[in-house]
Amino acid sequence: MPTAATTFAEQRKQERRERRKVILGAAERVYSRKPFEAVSMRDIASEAGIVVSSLYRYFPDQQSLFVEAFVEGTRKIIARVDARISDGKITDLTAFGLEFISFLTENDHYFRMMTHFMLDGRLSGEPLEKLNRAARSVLDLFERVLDHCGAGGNKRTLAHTYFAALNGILISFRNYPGRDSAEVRRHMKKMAAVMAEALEGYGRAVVTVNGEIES
Amino acid sequence: MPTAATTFAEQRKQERRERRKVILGAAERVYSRKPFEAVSMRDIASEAGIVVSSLYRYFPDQQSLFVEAFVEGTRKIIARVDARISDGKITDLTAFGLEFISFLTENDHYFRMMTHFMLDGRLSGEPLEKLNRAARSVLDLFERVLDHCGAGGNKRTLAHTYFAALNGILISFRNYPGRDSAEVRRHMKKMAAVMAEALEGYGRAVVTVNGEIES
DNA sequence: TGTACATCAGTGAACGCGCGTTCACTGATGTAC
DNA sequence: TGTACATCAGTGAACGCGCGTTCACTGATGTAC
Repeated sequence: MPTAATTFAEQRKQERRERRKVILGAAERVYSRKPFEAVSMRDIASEAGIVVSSLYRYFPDQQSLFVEAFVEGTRKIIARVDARISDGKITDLTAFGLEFISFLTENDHYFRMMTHFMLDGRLSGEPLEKLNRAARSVLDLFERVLDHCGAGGNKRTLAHTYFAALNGILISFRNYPGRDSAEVRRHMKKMAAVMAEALEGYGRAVVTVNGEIES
Repeated sequence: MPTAATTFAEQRKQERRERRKVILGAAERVYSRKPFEAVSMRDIASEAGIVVSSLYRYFPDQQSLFVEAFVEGTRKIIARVDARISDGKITDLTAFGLEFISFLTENDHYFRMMTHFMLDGRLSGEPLEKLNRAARSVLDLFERVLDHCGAGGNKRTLAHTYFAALNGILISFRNYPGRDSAEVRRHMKKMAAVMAEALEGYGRAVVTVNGEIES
């Protein structure tokens, strides 16, 4: 009897988790259609096929829902890059940069959410913690990639710099006036490649100099 | 008599322009206090010491006021960098990058406005034109600096890449969790320096290679 | 097998709020004759 | 010098709107005895 009860209760919890995922999926679809600040709880509810008050059965407030939808995105990009590394398709910084740019132009809403959180600074409490953990895991990904690609120099600094540079490319040129999206992507990838080569060259130079001095 | 009339009318117009500037100054102060999306017309009016409906005597709508406040910022940074160049205080990419980072961390609201416009894409009509002109003038500044610093390679691409990289540094690390603002600035400047040296190295390498092949 | 009770997903209406913008107005200043 | 008129900065109240969130509810499902 207690076993059966546990199973039933477990199933209920499982179903609840599934429904949360349905909501997060709906949220994601809405975010990919309109600017972050323009997305309302009513939009998400109606995309999920429920009424707005029902959302509050699953998320305490808007902020928590937003953050969770975004964290989902960081999980996806990390999984995707790790898969490409396992496949042997990412062996240098350039390939990695192109993958990063591709993911975030295909999933533009994640990028918009990320920049929103980077800019805003009004988050607090547990959602903020969650967000910081996600941010750290992305930076860890960059360090892992630098290791994998055998970059030299101060890896943490290089990881941060490359991360910043790629974000900068995305934000600075995504709405480049008078160019269609294919041109924009080509331009971005060009810059990402320049960035990667410049940093690889820099890493080697630093290693050489340090090598002579230190060992 | 017509001369006198013209003078009076001129004076009126002049005074009107002054009042517009007062409003823009007030707007700027409000922007520097709270996030872009949180700034309302009522906030700006009350900072300027007038009632909200009066704003509409000077600006047709919120968007136009926002854009004009931002364009003012681009003028300032261009003037500042040009002055430093004339002073001989900017002779390499690193010095320029540090100046750029300094200006935009000291005037954080301009940076937040810029990224907002880069992300949003809901602007249209004349305000959008105005904004694009301002963006172009900033990119022109970067090209001018690259020329001045004698960078090699494809100047337009390098200018875009450095611009993107500096923006990326600002947006990625401005809210770095668990660090105070002095540490954040040091970290940003470190990355800007890495970026600048990497790109200078890259520019030289490209020039050398091209030099051997082409001339 | 039947009955009383607990849980909980989902509903629909309502809350208070702040927003951008409009409009008819007042009053001061300058113009025309 | 005096009077009628035009201009225009600034006012204050109101407009309609959409927002996040709350709350009392219905109805289905499972539990206890």
